[in-house]
Amino acid sequence: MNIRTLCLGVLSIREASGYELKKEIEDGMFSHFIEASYGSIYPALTQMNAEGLLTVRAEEQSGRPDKKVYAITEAGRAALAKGLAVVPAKDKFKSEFLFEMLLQHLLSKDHLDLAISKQHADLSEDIQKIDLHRDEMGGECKDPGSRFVMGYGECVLRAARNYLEAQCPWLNKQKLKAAE
Amino acid sequence: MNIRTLCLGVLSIREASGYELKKEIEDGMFSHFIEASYGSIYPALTQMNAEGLLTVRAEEQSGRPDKKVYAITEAGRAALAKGLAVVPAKDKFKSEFLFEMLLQHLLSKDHLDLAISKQHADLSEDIQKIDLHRDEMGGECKDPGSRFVMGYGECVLRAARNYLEAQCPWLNKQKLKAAE
DNA sequence: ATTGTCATATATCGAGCCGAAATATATCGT
DNA sequence: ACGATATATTTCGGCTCGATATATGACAAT
Repeated sequence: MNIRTLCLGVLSIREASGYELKKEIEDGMFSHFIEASYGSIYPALTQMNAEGLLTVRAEEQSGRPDKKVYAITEAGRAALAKGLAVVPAKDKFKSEFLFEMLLQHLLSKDHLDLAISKQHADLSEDIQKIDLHRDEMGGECKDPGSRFVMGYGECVLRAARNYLEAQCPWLNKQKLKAAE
Repeated sequence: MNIRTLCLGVLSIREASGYELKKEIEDGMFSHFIEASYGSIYPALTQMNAEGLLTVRAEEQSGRPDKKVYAITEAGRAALAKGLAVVPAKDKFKSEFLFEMLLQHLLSKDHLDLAISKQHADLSEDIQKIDLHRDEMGGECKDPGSRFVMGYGECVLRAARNYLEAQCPWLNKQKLKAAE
């Protein structure tokens, strides 16, 4: 699964500019399990437009540079279907935090505690983001895809945070302090 | 955190050839949170050897190509400490499975079921790998780093698998079938 | 007033890394 | 005898990241 398929996937939901696409991937529903940079998004859009998988519509805006809004074509939907037809690759999980934890005997206690509380904050932030997404969609989210992904994400993140708090009880004291 | 620091981290535990390093990263304790390819490991070793962070010892073996066993030097340990001193980057989680689940309305039921049961198998395999690592180290593993990492991994993987099984009850029937 | 920084918006490029192939050989199963 | 598997290293095209450059309006701070 490459950047092209990712862009097509987002554009199959709604048309968007490269900038909006990046924001959707960074902050939206997709953010929980994928990443992409401008350096790969913009060339992919230009290329797919040339291939007829997308159409462009330049939207003029007062002052700001023209926004190029891309929309998926029928050929684009076909390419997306093809891209989704392959068996998904195995999940990839990259954690510098766990690398440091494994080599913790080489670190100072200060650095270790800092890494742990940062990890805890990162997990909490991601959990909050999912809760926010849920709220935005209102009480009962009708899309089964979104529901499944949010449930999966929250479940995994909470398990990680619970483990951290169980292993490092001082995190809870810090948490109470922050809540004051 | 780059490949260099990763290699130094593994070599700080035991000396190894490029091939053994790859295996350790692929199958060993590190496999749960990091990846690396030959294409990055070998050049990194050559480079770090030239810089004096490592020493090489060519181990002749009957028939097989000479094994180049790398060992970390004092300068290497210093470089590792420097590499570990930076605050760890946020965890990155990349899942084509969740991408497909989010766009499930574009997929056939067959393909969806296949993706789900593959995900379930992948998770089970990773859980088993951790259990195996735990067994290899004997009853109570003395290294706190390994204990923490195995606990974290197992906890997260089990949470994911439980969620999957709760959302897709037919997985349990399949499981029972496989156990017969 | 002016300085800074944030948000919108696109493009480009070097550096890093992956994934695959090429090469070589010994062992084990069929 | 043959293919598969495991050991072991090297190389390289191609993809992606991360940083930087460019342009502008809004808004807050100094």
